[in-house]
Amino acid sequence: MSENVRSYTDERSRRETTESETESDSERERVECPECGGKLVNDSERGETVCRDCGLVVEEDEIDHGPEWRAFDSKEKDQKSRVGAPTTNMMHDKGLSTNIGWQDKDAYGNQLSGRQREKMQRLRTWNERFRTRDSKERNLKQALGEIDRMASALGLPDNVRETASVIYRRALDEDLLPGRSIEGVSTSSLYAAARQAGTPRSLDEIANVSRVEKDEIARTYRYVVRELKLEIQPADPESYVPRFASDLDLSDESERRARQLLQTAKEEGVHSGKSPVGLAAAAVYAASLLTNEKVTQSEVSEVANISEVTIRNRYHELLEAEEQVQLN
DNA sequence: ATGGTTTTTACTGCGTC
DNA sequence: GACGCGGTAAAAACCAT
Repeated sequence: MSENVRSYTDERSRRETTESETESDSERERVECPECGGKLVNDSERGETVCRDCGLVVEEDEIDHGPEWRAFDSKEKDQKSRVGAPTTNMMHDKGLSTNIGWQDKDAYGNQLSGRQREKMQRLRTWNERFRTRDSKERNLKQALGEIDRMASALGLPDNVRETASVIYRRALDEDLLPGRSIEGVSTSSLYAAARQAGTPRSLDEIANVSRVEKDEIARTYRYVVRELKLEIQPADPESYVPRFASDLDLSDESERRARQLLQTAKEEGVHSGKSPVGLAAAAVYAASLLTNEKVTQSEVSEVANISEVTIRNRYHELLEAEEQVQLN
């Protein structure tokens, strides 16, 4: 097994453990700065743990500590919930709402008069109406919480969350939910929103913070896009560049070169059919060569989640395209 | 389902520090 | 000898049909 692959999987499992840790709410007990031994301060607003003395950022991109009411399964729910009657998950509203019996009998078991029967029927109808409206509200609430959680885990700005919520609402209104999970649809909404906003996240990144499998996200995403007739162009490779560049601590100059490479590639039409992420990664790598700020292929492949081979193939093409343009 | 294309995986060889 | 890089064949994933 190659070195690259091993560190790849290490990275993966590391991420998973931190996530589950946060979910089970167990706080990391790290109080001393590894650099200077100073005291660590948790800046939850920016999602960082910072050393007060030397300013070292120990941990970034923490998953935000969402509202307390979020619970993923019944076990967790029992632990977190503090109030209310015992509930059942069998009903959409956990059996907490009022139900009006169907037997047309009063509390003593006597038949109701015709007039009373009619009245009860009307009440049943209305009660049902409010109840389903209620269930949509709940549904929405949960979905929005989910969207918020994932968005902050991915460092996506507010406007993306807004868009995601709008998409989700539409999906809900058009009855796209039945047969699909709330998580799946909210994840897809977020994915779509991120792409629409020009700050795309790859399917893998999304899948990492979501509770549903990649396949399902992709499937649901396609479905939602089709049904809502969302118009989403393939992601622009350039939109990945800033993130990769900053992850690798590259200069603005390199970032500019990377952009430029991608643009000439676009003009030359080299890019069609290739994965945008791969292109972006290759451009960043090539740019780092051109500006002598060398980063290794494996470093780029790490932050971009793209294989080194792909980076190699793409960056040759990019440089070739660049040369062609130079000659003309 | 199928076939064509792209990406990944796994492995090998070469040069350099 | 480990590391970065290049290349290749075969498998896997992806996409349109």
